[in-house]
Parts: sequence; C-alpha cells; structure tokens
Amino acid sequence: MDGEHPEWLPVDWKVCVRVRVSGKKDKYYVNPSNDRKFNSKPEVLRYLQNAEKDLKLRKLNKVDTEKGVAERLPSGWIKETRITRKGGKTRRNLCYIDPVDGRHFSSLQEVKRYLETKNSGKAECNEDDSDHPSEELGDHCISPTAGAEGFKLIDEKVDETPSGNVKSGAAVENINPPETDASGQIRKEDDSKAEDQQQEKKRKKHSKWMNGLPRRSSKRLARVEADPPLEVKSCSRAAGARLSDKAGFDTKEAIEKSKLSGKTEVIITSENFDKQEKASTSSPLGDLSSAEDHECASADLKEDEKNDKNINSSLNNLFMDPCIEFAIKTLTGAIPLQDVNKILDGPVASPAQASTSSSVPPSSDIWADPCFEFAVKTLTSEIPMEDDGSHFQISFKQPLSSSGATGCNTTVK
DNA sequence: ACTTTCGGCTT
DNA sequence: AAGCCGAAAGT
Repeated sequence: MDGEHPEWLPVDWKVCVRVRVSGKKDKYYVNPSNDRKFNSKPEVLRYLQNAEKDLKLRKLNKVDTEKGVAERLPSGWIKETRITRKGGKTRRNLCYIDPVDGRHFSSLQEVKRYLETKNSGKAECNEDDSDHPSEELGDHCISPTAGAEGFKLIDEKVDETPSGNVKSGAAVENINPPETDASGQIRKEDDSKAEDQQQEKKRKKHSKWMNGLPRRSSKRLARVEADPPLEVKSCSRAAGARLSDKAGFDTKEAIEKSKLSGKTEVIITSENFDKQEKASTSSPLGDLSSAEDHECASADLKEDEKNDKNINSSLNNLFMDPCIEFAIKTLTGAIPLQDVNKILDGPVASPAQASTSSSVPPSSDIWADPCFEFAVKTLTSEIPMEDDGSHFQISFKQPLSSSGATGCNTTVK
C-alpha cells in the first residue's frame, strides 16, 4: 500500500510495495473490485485490457463457470467450463459433472474411466455393443445414468470443433475477453477434445487391443507360434529328414556330425551306426547329441535340434540332399563300406529293417533315387577299395576337412 | 485449486 | 535498482 499512483493504473487501484527479506522490493497492484493482486504492470494492463471487454461478464466472479451439455457424454452429463483469471491471464478448465452423484471429472478420460468402472461394476455390458468393435467398447455400457448411445466423443468433437468461433480476439495471448472467452473456451474445448480424442482414440485402440481377446489371443498365438516353432521345426525337420532321407537319414546325421566334429565324428558316427543298425530307424545323432537332447521324445528330433544348433543353414541345405549326404558320408568313411553294403542290401535282403521301423518309410524310395543308387554303386563297386574303405576316407577326408569342415572343425576344436 | 513468496533474469 | 516472470511453497 504505498504512495505513488501510476498514471496507467486506474484510480481505484492500489499500489503496494512488498519488501523482501533480502531487501528487494516488489511492487504489486491491487484491484479493489476483487482484491486481486498483480505483481507487475504488464499483468495489470493485460488484465485491464481484457477486463474492459470481459468486465461485464466477470464482474463479481473471479471464476466464471459456464455450464453446458456434455454432448460427448451420455445425456444428463454437464460440461462445465471454469474460467479463472490470474493477472491478465485467463484459464479455462473443463469439467464434467455426473448428473447422478455430482462427481466432477476434469477430463473425458476420467469420465470414461468412471463410467467404465461404474458400468463394469453395475452390470456387464451387453454384448450388443460388441457390434462396434472399434467404438468405445465399454463406453456404451458405461453410462448407467444417461444414454450411453451418444457417447461418441469423436463425432462430437468433430461437430463441436467447427462450431467454435475462433475469433481473432484470441490475439491477446491467453487472456481472452468475454467474446474471446467463448472462442477461448471453444479453443480449449477443442484442445482438450483433441487431446481427449487422441487419448480416447489411443484408449480405444488400446481398449480394442486390450478388450479384444483376439488381440491377446493373437499375442499368445504369436508367442506360441514363436516358442513352439523351435521344437516343431526340429521335429518337422526330423520328420522331413526321415521322409526324404529314409535310408540316408543315418548317413546324413553321421555326415553332419563328422563334418562338425572332425576326428571325433568318425568314432561317433561309427557308434551311431551301430546303434542305428540296432535301433534300425533310430537316429545316430541322438546318441551324439544325447547329452543335449532330452526334449524330443524321438532321437530324431534331438538330432535335428543338434543340427540346427551346430550346423550352418548352408550346410543343412547341402546335406538336405540325401544323395549328397550319403555319398559324403560314405566317402568320408563315416559309413563303413560294410554298413553301406548292409544298407544297400538291407532294403532288398533284409525286410527286417523296414518292418522294424514302421515310422521309417520304405527304403525303396531311396533306391528309386538315381543319384543315390549311382552314388552307392559308384562307391561300392566301381571304385576299388578295401573293406574298411580307408583309402576313401583318406582321399576324401582331407579335402572335406580342409574345405567344408573348416568352420565346424574350428568350432569343435 | 489458488495465492503468496522467492529466485533469477532483463532492463 | 526496479521490473518482470516463472517456479516453488504455502494455504
């Protein structure tokens, strides 16, 4: 409350000076009409500037409240706009009032939540609404009090926004005179609406996602797919290998292993072979990978998994061809010629194999393959070699190990 | 939610 | 030093 009265300040206004503890002086201005204080001249001026236009409406009220129908909300809901002014600045806060219990909500989101909760609590939403998947799922049901029907925020927004008279009056910053207030309100509403819309949209989306079991299910499915695929793949591969390889399956595995593990391969492979013969159709790799493999019921699956883990895709592809597999295996010595002969003879002479391995397809297919037959014949008859086929091993092994097996060897070693 | 106070920047 | 503004604190 202090002396001089600036020219720019209305006569009835008061000028006060506040001295801070620090000694700093702050001059503030008091509006007698509402005892409102302004820390600076600009604030006062702004206020006055607005006040001139706005004064009529404001007059007594610090806070103006404009009530209207919340079109977006179920009928009965009240949309209240509270206009607060500080200094020259005007604030407009939207507020939604529940006609039933008079609860106030600062945003449509809150209202939505409230309605949703209320709705969910009271009664489950009729699935009738489900027709509109994209729409506000819970919203419809939500409005216990008023018709939830009209609760389409988006539509309303669209409608309302255009109606807004966005007059140029807004030029004065936030402070909007009465007229501008309207526009300002509209603006705010629009903004809030826009936000709400976005949020709602987001929510809707989320709700869709969330609500829609399908999404969850899809997620799950996706997960399921993702998880199982591994196993399935392995199994399927194994199956595929069986189907395609049949006779060559053993060789395939042995070969792969041999490539991978190098020296050890041979030993392993031999073991595998024995086992294979014993087990007839069981895969040798299973033994090799036995330590790792316990997942799949069948040894084949185990083998496949191992393959997946250890073998490069390229190698896999290469060995997919049973002919190549068999040939390589035979050449490398993974398969003793005796075994080869057995195998060769097997289909013809020993029906036991076929019988024992019900799951394993008939070896006839393999023999049907000219490649396979050619390879076998070539290896067995045309090329002179000793029973053990040591020559072959030596001659072919080196190149193989050097070239194709390098990566594997390194890994193994 | 609103008001008051304080710190800091600009003039 | 005064003025102004925004943030923080208080009610």
